[in-house]
Amino acid sequence: MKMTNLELAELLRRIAAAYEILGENRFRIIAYTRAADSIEHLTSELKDYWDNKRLREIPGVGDMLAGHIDEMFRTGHSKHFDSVMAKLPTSIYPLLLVPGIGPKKAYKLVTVLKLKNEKTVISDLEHAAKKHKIAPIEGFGEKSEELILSNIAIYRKGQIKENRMTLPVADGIAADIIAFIRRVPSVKRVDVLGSLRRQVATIGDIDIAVATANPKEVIAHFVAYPHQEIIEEGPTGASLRLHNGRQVDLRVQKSGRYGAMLQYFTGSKNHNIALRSFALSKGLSLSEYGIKHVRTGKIDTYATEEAFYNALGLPYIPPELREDKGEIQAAIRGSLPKLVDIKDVMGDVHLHTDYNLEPSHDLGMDSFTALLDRAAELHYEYIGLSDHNPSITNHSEKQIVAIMKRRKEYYEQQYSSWEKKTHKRVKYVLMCEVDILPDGKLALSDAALEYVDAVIASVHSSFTQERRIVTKRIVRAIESNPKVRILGHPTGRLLSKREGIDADWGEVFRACKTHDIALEINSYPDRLDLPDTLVFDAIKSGLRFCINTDSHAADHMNLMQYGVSVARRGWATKDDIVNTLSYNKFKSWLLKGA
DNA sequence: GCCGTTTTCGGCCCGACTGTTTTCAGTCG
Repeated sequence: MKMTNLELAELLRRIAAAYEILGENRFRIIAYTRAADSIEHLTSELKDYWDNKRLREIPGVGDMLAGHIDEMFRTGHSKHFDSVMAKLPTSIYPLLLVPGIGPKKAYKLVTVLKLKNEKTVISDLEHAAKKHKIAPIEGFGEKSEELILSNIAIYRKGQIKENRMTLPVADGIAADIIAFIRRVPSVKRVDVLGSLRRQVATIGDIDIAVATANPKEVIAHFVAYPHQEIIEEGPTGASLRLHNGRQVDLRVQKSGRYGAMLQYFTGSKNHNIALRSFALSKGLSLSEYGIKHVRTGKIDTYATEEAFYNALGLPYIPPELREDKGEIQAAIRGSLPKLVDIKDVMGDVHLHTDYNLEPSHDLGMDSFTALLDRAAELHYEYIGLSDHNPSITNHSEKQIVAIMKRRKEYYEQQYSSWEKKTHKRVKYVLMCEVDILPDGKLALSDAALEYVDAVIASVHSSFTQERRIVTKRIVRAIESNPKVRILGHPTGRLLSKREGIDADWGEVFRACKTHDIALEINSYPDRLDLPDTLVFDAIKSGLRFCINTDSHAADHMNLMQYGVSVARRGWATKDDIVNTLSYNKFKSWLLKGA
């Protein structure tokens, strides 16, 4: 039976909700919810786990759930799931998507108001609220009735689009506000919190923490920042909606308690849950205020996060790792990875210049020498020229070979005059970003590839191919010429615009490992590709990465930090990244196939 | 129903907010 991860996660959430209504053991409910989260965030298809009899390896899936899921795949049903679902009307489930309505309220509303139609239940509820049929229900009242109406409106808005920001957009907004906040003399520290601090690929709201002895003054100043609406203003913080529609939350704390607050609001939620669970085993209870000794009730406070983690007997855990992917266990064992840092990066080898080789895709905007100058500013040892291949539809094979030959000569000449003129020391490698055609062939012949040192092979078309086909396609491209050294933006995703390809990543990774191919971590903020979760998986497969900016202008070269963040979120160390190598070592790795 | 610094049994995160309630239940992050 075909069943996606999302579908099964949704089913498990429904079972959890049903259990809640039925008064099941609350830990069983938590277990189902946990399993749902875990399955939703898997980077491989559940079916692959099932095929390989590895369901039990999924965190949160034990013998019991693995049995039910197995039954689903074999027969299309699970007797157990069906029997639970049969006990309750299906019209409760859509209501759970409305903010403020959980399982208990949904059940009460559905039964008392006799809302039976799953398809229309939200409109039916809205109708009932307007007719004041909700206020009289036990446990509800006037306010609940109004709240339901406004929350249905919010739900409908949310349905239209989930509008998240890329990292530089969020960084820009945060930087401006932070500069504004710093004007208050009593401000001791300012940090971003939440997903922005953890450098998640897309950001919803912006959260900011301030340490100060004078919270009142800081909050009063903050709400004077240009805004559309003050959503909330209280003694410990405030929330604004900006003119661009973005929400910004401020949290204020005294310096002595700042560490616990920073830790708490950086999250992730799952990291905090796991951390509190660990703390409890030591008789300690964690909160945003500090660490409480359960036996005595005494609360210790912490000025820094380091001190907070150390008090639990753990080393500092970098924010990028706080996703409950085993970082606490690693911290306990003392085996946290020493994450790669932007300063480790020695070169950027996916750059497009304005040299017109009549390419298949867009040219860069700046010259080779402009990129060399920028590389020198960034203290790189080397760059890689990776223009798109010449268009294959507009040229003959002979023309393409001639173009590639001319290109090589052009860059050689440009480089030598730049070097003489500036005496700067940046080296370059001559590469090419070559399309992986729908059948897995490269868009450049072996003859044309004589004129490059190495190839970044990338998918730029046919993104919706079936998994088996697209997997074979990539493997074929990797094996087609030994000059292929890097797999460019492997999934092809564009954040909030296009899903990536649906490949069997395990198989792609095996092929990359066999041929010592590096996976690109593309730093361009709309891509961030390979995604961090796949970086994490690929490292386990023993792969290495090349962090590139895919710059089409010199300014884009400054986006390297975002690719480094992806690498860090995937637990990458310096040794996992090929472009942390010195020029000589990098080049000898790159030229292995030449 | 899951899972393990030691635990294969006995635990399982914490606090805020809201609205309905006279001490709490439900929901959320």
